[in-house]
Amino acid sequence: MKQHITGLIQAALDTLVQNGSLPADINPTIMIENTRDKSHGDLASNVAMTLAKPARRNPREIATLITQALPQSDVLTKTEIAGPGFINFFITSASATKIVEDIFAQAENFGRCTVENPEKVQVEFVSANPTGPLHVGHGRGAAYGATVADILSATGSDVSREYYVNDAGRQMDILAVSVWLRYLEECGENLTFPANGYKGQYVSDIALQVKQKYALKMQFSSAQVFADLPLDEPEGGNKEQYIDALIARCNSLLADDFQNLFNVGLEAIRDDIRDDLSEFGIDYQEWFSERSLTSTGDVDKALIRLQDNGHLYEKEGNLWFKSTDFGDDKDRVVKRANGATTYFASDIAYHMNKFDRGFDKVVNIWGADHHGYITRVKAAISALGYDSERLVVKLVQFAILYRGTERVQMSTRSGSFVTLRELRKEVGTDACRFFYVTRKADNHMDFDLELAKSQSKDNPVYYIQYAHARICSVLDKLADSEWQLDIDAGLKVLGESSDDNEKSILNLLAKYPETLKNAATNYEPHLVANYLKELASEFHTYYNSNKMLVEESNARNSRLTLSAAVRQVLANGLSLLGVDAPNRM
RNA sequence: GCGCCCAUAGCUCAAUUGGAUAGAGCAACGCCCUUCUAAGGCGUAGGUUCCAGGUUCGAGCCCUGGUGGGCGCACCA
Repeated sequence: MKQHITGLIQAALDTLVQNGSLPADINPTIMIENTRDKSHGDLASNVAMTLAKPARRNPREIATLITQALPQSDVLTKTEIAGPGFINFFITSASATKIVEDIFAQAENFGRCTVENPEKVQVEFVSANPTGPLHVGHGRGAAYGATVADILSATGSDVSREYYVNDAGRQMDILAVSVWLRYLEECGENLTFPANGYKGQYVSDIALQVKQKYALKMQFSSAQVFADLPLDEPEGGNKEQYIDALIARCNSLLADDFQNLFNVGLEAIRDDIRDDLSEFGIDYQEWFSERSLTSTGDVDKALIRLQDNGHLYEKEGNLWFKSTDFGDDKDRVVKRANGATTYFASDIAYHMNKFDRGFDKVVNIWGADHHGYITRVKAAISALGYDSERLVVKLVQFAILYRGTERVQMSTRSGSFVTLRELRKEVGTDACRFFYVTRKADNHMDFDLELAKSQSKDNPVYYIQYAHARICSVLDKLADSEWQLDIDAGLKVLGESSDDNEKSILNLLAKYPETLKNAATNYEPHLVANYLKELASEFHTYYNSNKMLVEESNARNSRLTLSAAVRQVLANGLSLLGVDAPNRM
């Protein structure tokens, strides 16, 4: 419809330029918008206003010229010039019902689109360190990332979902030591657990697995383990130095077995995260290992490439990346004097790897606390010779949990955090997925557990699902009756309808595809969530004021036709958000 | 100190990405209702869009400077 009107305006402008009413050097970008207020017609354009300056004429005057030059069209009932120079278009209701035909014809594909040369897009999200189960903070990144990926995919991108597994580094060593100490306890050793160790119950669970697999092979006496270690924090020492000493001890005592210990912990937690996300409706195409970057030589390759491009230098034995050349506020170390590469070096290699895999665009979804990292990664990408615009970083702010008005305390200390799993169990996957994406990602959000669980109109998930179930129920009843749904008759009646409620539902249905498009180009799934709320709300109003299964066939057919279309769009939208569309509730 | 993000009704949030009279839901108030699915429906009230400038036909949205809040400023991951 918009395209059609754009065409009409373009034709009008061409004639005006030809007959000299408008100068030829104007280059109009014709924008057609949905009107907010129906007294302004169905669609509106602001071309006249944007042309006012280049054409040096009053916008209302230009608007008049355009409407006069507009070719005939059978979808328009009339045009109007309003306000400062808007051209308002009134569409015949008969053409408005065409959208309903499209919905039935395309069914679950309605709103989706395919493009000829789909852009290859990678969406990397969650990527939490595998040192413990996901907590509620990760949940938002998970829901947001998955939905963005699905929406991109629905609008024609070739999407790959990826989880970057930080399976290297000190935090993982600390996990391994933590598991080992719990294992030693399990073997009967008496010991004091380090202040900086991982204290969650899951660590003990993994320790049991280690014991099952390796029996007493990794056992050493407390005396051996703790001999000549510095003091831990509670005794007046430094907990960082203490844990590092413990890691070194663990390494030297276990020798080759250290890697086995490490792997049991890593795999247990990674599998747990994978299951957790899968139960949350999120499955990845790729679990990318950080360690693999070293073993495949990608880290070295990346550094050589930076070196060749002249972006590395040595200072005090360290190898530095000159990121200040690309707007960073300080240069960054990529290789320490002891020869060990930094985490950032891995990340440079990782991004090089992403682009080398042929992705046209890479979307990283990060927690808001990582925002300081964006500049340096983009710097690295430019330095490697790629266009850093191809990397899109979306930050997700934290969600604060409430139980009614009371704030739920979240603490990662002493292992007493609220896990994503617990949250899902309490409020259900559907409510979680939906609530997490109803807000813009870069806004802080309040997540009310009570609301998410409630079965009332106040709860948007419930309200939308309820609308879907209601329609299913009515259509089931219809199937049991002597009546048949006559869609053609229904469309005809709808086309002649002057009911405001019906018109605004038709209007909303027509807006679904562009809502998706909009959500995709801006990475804003909340637009879809809000859209569904609006559609459900408009439908409930309709349902409450019109009985569906009535004797009078015109009313019956038109109402059921419209309802069936609403059901399809609700189902399509919910499925994109990873939320179930139940037939009954 | 520097950088990033945020600020809209009493509360939680929208606003078609610069469009016309800034909208929903809670809460408040006033009516109605007991149903094809019931956990409700209709309506009223509520605003200097944090402040001060600027850009233009037009600003909640863009620019500059403030105020307040969150986060970040490692050779850690």
